[in-house]
Amino acid sequence: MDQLRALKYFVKVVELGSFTQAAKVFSVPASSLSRRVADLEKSLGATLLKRSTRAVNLTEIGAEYYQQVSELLNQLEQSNEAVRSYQTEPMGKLRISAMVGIGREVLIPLMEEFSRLYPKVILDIELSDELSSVGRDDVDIAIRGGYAPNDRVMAIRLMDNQFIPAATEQYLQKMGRPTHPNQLSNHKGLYYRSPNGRVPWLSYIDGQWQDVSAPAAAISNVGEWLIEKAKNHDGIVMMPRWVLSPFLERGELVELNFEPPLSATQSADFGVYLIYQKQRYHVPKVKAAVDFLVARIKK
Amino acid sequence: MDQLRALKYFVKVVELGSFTQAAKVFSVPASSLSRRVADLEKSLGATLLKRSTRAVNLTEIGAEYYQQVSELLNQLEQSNEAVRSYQTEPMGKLRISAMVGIGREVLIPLMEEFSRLYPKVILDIELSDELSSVGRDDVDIAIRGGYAPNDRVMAIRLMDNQFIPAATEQYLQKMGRPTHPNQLSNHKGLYYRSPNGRVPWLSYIDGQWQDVSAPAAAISNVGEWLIEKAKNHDGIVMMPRWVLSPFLERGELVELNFEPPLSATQSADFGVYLIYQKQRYHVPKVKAAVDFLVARIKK
DNA sequence: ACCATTATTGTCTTAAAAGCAATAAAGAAT
DNA sequence: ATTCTTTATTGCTTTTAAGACAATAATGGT
Repeated sequence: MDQLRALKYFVKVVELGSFTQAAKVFSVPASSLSRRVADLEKSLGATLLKRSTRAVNLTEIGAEYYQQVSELLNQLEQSNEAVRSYQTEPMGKLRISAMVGIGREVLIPLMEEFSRLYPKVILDIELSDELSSVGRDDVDIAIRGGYAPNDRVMAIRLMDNQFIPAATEQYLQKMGRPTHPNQLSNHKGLYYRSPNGRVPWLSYIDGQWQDVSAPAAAISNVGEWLIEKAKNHDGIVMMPRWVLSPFLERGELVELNFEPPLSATQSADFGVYLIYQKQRYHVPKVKAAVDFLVARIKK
Repeated sequence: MDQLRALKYFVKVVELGSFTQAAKVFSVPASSLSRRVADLEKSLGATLLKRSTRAVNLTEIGAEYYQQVSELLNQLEQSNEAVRSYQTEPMGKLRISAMVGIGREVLIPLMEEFSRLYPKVILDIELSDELSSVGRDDVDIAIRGGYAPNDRVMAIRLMDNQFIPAATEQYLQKMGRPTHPNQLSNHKGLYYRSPNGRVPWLSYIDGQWQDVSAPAAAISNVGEWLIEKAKNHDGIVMMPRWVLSPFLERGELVELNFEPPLSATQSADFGVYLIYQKQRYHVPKVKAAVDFLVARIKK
């Protein structure tokens, strides 16, 4: 029995919920799928699918098997592709997903040069603060707030992502210049909203983390607007240093220093990471992009 | 092409370094393997093996492919087995690997009862302080000092493994009763040797970790002997609390308290973990043993 | 109760892997 | 250096397994 073929059939039947639909995908009669899946079930000695003429449903064990096996098929396809594209020049579609901020400010400007270097790579860049899994087939490279979901994924720390508070000089003169987080209750906060909700202002006071957020003057996931409001003396904005630094350099905003310091997360290691599938590193287009991005961004 | 079969052939050829040897394993002519592997290479468009009449060697890309693919075959086989053994009673060989100490004191006594509960499970218990990977097919359950090597492996914290120092009352009266780690330099140490070497005596003094080991009176990986020597007033022994507690309770040894405390590791989370493959939890023998052990040991 | 859709089963055809003998190559032994 | 032996490969035949297609059975919706 060609178990691999049977597995591909099985997985497709599950995904489409129908033998006939799945059969169309493979351009073979539905009877073939029926036979192969039956073979598979026989060889495993368990029923994977509950069939009826209207719907195909997974059994409990079938669901578990599907989950494991579909992942494995994915992995295998990736390994195959890695070999197939071995020692060819970088080409084909390269999907990159990045957080909007870093995407606009850092990634897009860089990728112009990348496109000149590797003209046969067609870039498909998606900016979103939602996290799209690099595990499935959908994205080749992701740039995200840091974490490595599992051991098949590589995460390279590109840069710091420390959130710092800033405001205009004029705002501080009017409202006072806070130095301790507790003084923030008399101020106005301009809050960035991540997909996880409003980014809080935290501080480690007297041995424990406390939310020291000031009353909100505005909340948005549009960083530019918050900065605009801050420049208009409307409050204190807290965003990553690399976002604010141009404004700090031009003197349009000034950084606020607190003791104890203000933070957006309890964990110390809040960085921006480049994430990709370990096993796909040798796919030329992936390697080229990873190496390129790391060389240009990492410090 | 039956890619799965080709992969199995390929992997076996690599492992045995020979087409003929591998062919024997599958009871098919070597020509079949030759053809299947050639098919595989053709479909991938790359040479995986460098053949000569005397030896078969991997190419660079072949080595990478082998590594990924052999792992995947393993996983698939485990998934298959999980389905095959679904809803049958626990039976078959169950391999458990544990650290010698905990194995002798905790595991073996418990497994008597387990054997009565599940008579069809044949236990294969290996006690060793070397770590054997639960990832490959060799061990079903491992009990180890804590860590989860990757996301396919589950690690359940069973119990604390804090190392504490102890000695006899008589020894202390003779040699003095140390209360600060620095005083240990005038004492005698009975050291346990793990596979990583002698377990050091550490203490966090003035903001940094220091090795405060006393001069060695004896070093061994045989805990019983060290305890014997300690009971004979030969020095201070440092071992896990669960090892020493019977002696402390009988008053044969007394625990030493230091300020700052003594430790065997810089990390706070030194525990004993039960480790198994996530995807094999539903294999009855594995589930039975995991549930049994967790219920009996975990507190 | 009927209809349309869908999965399954039977039979034939086609494709692919196994089996076996023969050949070619390359390190080991003389 | 030359033979010998082992090993991978190739050609050809046999066997096995999957695809095709028509027919049947079952089931949920109308």
